[in-house]
Amino acid sequence: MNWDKDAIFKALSDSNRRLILDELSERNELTLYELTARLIMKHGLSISRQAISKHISALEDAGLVQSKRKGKYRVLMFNKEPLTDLLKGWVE
Amino acid sequence: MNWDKDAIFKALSDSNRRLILDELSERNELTLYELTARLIMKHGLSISRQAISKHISALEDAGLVQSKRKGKYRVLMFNKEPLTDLLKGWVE
DNA sequence: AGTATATGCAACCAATTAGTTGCATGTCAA
DNA sequence: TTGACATGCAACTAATTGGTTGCATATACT
Repeated sequence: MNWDKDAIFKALSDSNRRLILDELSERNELTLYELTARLIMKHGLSISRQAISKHISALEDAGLVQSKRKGKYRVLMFNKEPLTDLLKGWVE
Repeated sequence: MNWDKDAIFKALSDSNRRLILDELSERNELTLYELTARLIMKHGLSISRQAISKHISALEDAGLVQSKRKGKYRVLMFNKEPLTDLLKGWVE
């Protein structure tokens, strides 16, 4: 796979998106609603579902989040692949 | 040192800043003018010295660039330290 | 069928940001 | 000390972006 470094770094540049990755990394396969609930409850974020949905789009464009449809739900999964070799050239 | 992840990721989210890191990584201790020249000549960038100066500020805030005064010059150096453990928690 | 739930999409807004231009400061060298 | 060179700083602009609100679509359940 040929990852788009720019999309990856841009996706990682927002703290809310990094928080989303933290959540998905710890507890894989969340729906948008579950994720929203966790971000608001657990992390005290005040943000709408739609805003989080846009963050997910950015993360998907970067390949950092993948999703599959499960009936009425869409479960989100963290994909660490784009992160390997991301810093190559600067650190070993 | 306690690095500011947000500053680091934000600094890395711009392709011109990443290019600056590439240049400084390959050829350490450049002045602002030398760096500007290389970015324009070697990489075909069309950007002003002042714009690059602002990028340097962002990189310095993130700890990724350090500088020391040498008379009338200010030489820039790449500092990879903030990059270690940057992706910790997501990849090993 | 009809309602509730989960998500998708688009227009809009305020704040941030990458860039510019113009001018000021500081240091070396003749 | 005067001129040339390297950098610093501030105001302004256009584009991007994180967020919102409102409405549309899709699937499940009774």
